[in-house]
Amino acid sequence: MIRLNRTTEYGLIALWHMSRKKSTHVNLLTTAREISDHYGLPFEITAKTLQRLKNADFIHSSHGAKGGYYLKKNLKDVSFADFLSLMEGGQSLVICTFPREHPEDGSCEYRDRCEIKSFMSSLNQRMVQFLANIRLSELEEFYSNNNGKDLSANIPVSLLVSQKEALKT
Amino acid sequence: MIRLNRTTEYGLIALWHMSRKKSTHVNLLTTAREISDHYGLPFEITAKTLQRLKNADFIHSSHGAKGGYYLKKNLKDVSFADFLSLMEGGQSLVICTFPREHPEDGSCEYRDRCEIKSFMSSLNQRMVQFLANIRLSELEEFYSNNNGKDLSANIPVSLLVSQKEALKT
DNA sequence: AATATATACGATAATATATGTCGTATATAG
DNA sequence: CTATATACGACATATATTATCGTATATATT
Repeated sequence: MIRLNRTTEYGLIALWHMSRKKSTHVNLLTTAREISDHYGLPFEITAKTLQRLKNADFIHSSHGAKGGYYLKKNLKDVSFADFLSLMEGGQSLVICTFPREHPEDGSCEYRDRCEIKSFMSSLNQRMVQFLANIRLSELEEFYSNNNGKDLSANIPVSLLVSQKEALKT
Repeated sequence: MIRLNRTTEYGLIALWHMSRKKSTHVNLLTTAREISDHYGLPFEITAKTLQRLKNADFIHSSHGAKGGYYLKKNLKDVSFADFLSLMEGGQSLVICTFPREHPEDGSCEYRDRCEIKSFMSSLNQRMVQFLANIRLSELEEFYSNNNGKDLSANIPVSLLVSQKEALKT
């Protein structure tokens, strides 16, 4: 079954969280602990997911006490294909449609005699296009799902620091 | 990464094989051994894949010596979504988009606090639509890939039986 | 300086899924 | 009666995902 990895879901939840927070014009920093607590996600994986998003320049990080993350990229500029490539690797329905990761021609043991390569290539191309046409900014259309919950509810007062202040360091 | 199962690939290859054979108007029966030999696929899995296609009424089977399979359904009537549902189960990017397999509301442990459910639901719906718009008859557009290879090359003469004859039983 | 908090990240363990194999039963042609 | 082929459950292996652990580094506060 075509199913996303959990880390991909965690990443989307984290982006949703930070994006919504940004939209409130209360530009607070978000910590890994805040997200894992708020949504009940495993802390370690949430932290690593955020580090991954940071390395891809989706978010900005600041170290130490009162450190944390905030959304850096405009989600309008990120396609779901981009995001998936970051979280799970590039889209490739079958081994032979991903030459970059498998430069050797013989990566698929059936390649020589396979006769559906062209079909698969065409199909894969269209799927990538489909995913590339979806912007992560679509997440913003679903802010209403929050049902009025206050995202800052379980944030300790000590963390109420603006991005401007965080940027000083 | 969004990747198809091997059994799905085997199934596509098998359908391609039988469809192309049918198109030559030499309505031969195809055995599991013929396909596994011709494409170098593992016999047992190929056989099970064909049994699965048979149970879903995609192909017809006849038992015993000179037995085998032939394509029954018109591939124009089968969407890639249908085929995937058969081979890998229905499309569901995340747990909560597949209520039929998970009727209990709490199947996803994060469901209660998750706030991207609507986004995921929308995304999943569009993906299913995308897959439903693809017909398996597209395989036929790629018959030329065969590069002139003769599909009956490695079929023993004893198997040169027409469908009509196979239907007698 | 010492402490608490937070990111960074490699290594490894636990779990789940996918893939492949084996054994046996049944059907049919010759 | 034998060879061939489908049918299918049970099991073994391999791979990938998911989670955890340990340690290092950075920074604000006291």
